Amino acid sequence: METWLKLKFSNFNIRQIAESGQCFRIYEEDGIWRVPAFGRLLKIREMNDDEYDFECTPEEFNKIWKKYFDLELDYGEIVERLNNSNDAYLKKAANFGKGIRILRQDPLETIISFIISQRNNIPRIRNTITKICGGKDAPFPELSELEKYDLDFWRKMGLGYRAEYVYEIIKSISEKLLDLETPKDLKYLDALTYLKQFKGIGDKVANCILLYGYHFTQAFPRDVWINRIIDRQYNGIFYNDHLDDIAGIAQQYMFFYERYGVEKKQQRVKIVLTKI
DNA sequence: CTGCAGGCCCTTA
DNA sequence: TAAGGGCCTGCA
Repeated sequence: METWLKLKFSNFNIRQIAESGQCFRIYEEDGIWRVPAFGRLLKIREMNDDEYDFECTPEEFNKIWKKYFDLELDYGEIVERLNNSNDAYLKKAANFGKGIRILRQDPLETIISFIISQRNNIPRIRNTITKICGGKDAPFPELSELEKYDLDFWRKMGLGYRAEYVYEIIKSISEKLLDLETPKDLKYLDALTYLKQFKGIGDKVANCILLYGYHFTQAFPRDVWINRIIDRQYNGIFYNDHLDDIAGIAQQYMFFYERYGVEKKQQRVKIVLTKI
């Protein structure tokens, strides 16, 4: 009873989206992409350029996935805007990652996931989150589940020192001390301040939460990758103010280009040498 | 065995 | 406001 909905997009590349570091659960198996989100498991088959089959009904697509993949926003225009800027690096990055979209993820899942991500590596983050969900395709637990877990549970999930952060923040959410709806009503900077009140959410994690969980596209998370780009390409100084509401999207292009673009060569050499 | 990975907190000055 | 040490854990 598989129903594949044939779709054609512009500026949509599921691999780029999956590898752009904004989510930890999308994966590919036997040529099929699996997207566990909002309690469902979407399967996606890549056909030709920009052509994809989604295993869902048109109703489900319109109701859930159109929004999740941010398909209402014209990313072609954003790439174009960056192409018209004076920033040579950003131009290259945007053209390289032009299939990326900023997912509109569930705030709760985003908060927990990005607390876990701090001082951590991607394979381990993915494994940890899979373990918390109880399987690669299993939905991320609801708050009603999460609040049952004690500190020891989070330690056993392998969170290390992040266990207390997660445990305390879930408690704060349960007690409505941290209201998941509040950031939606605030301006970007106020939402940032709001989230940073909570132990375990610093500047980088708060920006990730705002960008991926609340779609504040002006949020510009600075992680080690972005800082490395700023050091090498911008002499250590990069203001994102002029990018305004596309700063977060630009950041995504930069991150993806740094990880998978041509600049990667130097690092590859290093890895090879280490192995010899 | 050390070093380190998509930071944060806390303490100092 | 900035700088520096410590931190869980798994893996090279």
